[in-house]
Amino acid sequence: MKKTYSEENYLKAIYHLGKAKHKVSPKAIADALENNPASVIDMLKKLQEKELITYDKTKGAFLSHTGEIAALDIIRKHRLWEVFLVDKLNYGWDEVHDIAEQLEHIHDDQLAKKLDDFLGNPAFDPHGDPIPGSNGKMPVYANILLSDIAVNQVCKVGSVRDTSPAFLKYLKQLDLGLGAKIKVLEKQEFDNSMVITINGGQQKTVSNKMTDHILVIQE
Amino acid sequence: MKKTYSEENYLKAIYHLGKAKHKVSPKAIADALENNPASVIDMLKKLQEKELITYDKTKGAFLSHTGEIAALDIIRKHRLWEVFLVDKLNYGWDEVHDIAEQLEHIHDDQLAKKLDDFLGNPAFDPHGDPIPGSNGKMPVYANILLSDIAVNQVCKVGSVRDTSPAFLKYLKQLDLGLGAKIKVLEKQEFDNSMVITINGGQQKTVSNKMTDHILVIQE
DNA sequence: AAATAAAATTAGTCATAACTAATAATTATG
DNA sequence: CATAATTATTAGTTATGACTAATTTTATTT
Repeated sequence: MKKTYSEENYLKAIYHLGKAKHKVSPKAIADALENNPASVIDMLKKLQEKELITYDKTKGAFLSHTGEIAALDIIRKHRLWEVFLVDKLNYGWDEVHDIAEQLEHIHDDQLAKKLDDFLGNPAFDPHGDPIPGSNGKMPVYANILLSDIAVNQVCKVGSVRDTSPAFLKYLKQLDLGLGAKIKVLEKQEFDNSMVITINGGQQKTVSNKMTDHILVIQE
Repeated sequence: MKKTYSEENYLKAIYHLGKAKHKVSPKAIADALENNPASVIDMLKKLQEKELITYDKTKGAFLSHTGEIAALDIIRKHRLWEVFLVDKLNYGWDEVHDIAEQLEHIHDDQLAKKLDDFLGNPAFDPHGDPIPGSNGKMPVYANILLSDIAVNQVCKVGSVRDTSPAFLKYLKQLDLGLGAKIKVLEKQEFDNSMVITINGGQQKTVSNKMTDHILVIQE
């Protein structure tokens, strides 16, 4: 059963929202896709008819088994293309999201595998997110939010939970790349902002909005 | 001015038909795109409003300057992606057309140049067709049809004028690849079929339909 | 619990790009 | 040259996937 460009984007959004443990409501999907809740309802009906999701007013949307396989396949292709763009074409990691967003929809039975092999079967994309395997399973790595790290603890950046250019640009400005070592010096109770050092550099203050979007591995 | 997937396909088809010196009629375009003449007329109106083409009932469609630049840009991307698929991902030259047909529509300002550099600035795609430059100009090479080669002349395959899987499969079967040396032994006046040898191998008889789709360089 | 706010839903519209069927214009052929 | 065949064109329809506006349902406050 072939899926349209649009259907694939919905499946991907539902997967990501579901994983973030949000209730996958029409509003949430509309926000993620930057469109209208009315449009979302229409599409949820279509996806349900195709048995790619189940949708219940109170519980929200859930991917069916077939739906999850399809979502992971798209995410796999997205992340493989990101690796290609950064490793082979020398794009910056903050530039590749929109292009991968287009490339992920290229359909061909052999493409993902051939690309995967060409890239040396990478485990992570340039943002540190794990690349689902050809078996349709997402590998799991224990990551916790930077905002949950206690004062005086040290950790390193494992991945980021946002791909907006504004966010990535800010990361670059802070020199906060993948693997950067972070020490938490202070935590403000009022707004949860943090004072940290990055790779032993100057002290920087970062907001809770920031630290909620960075996943780290504890030392 | 951004173009839709569909508009790009029409521009490409109009370019190719125009180059083949056919009258670029709605019927011809409909045949090339495997759709309906009525649909073509609708689109020709849209393209004319956007000043990408001119269309005249008796003379047919012609690309405007902007239209030709756009067409060559798509063809450039198509052919670069074909090189990528064959050289880097180890696809066969007969397998890449449909994938490149999708990849050519990826939009990004830097992509074609970065891909071009990564591939080592190739001059030809895997079918032997020249790759337009970033200046929007198509390089010209003197090629003539195999059907125009005289008896006892020798030539080599420069490129092919058909990308259908059936045609490419037949070429493979004949071991008739790019650069293959062809000697014309006989020419049948009745149906223009030819008896040839390929790379000094066995004698083969090929139809005029075949020899009209193979461009060769004379020795 | 009533009032208010937010979210979900329905109904109707629009743009894109295809289609079919009917008609007009052209080109070919007897 | 008249008729047949082929093309071009118009009109009307369909599917996809978005939209707005109005309404209903659910949540949150006071």
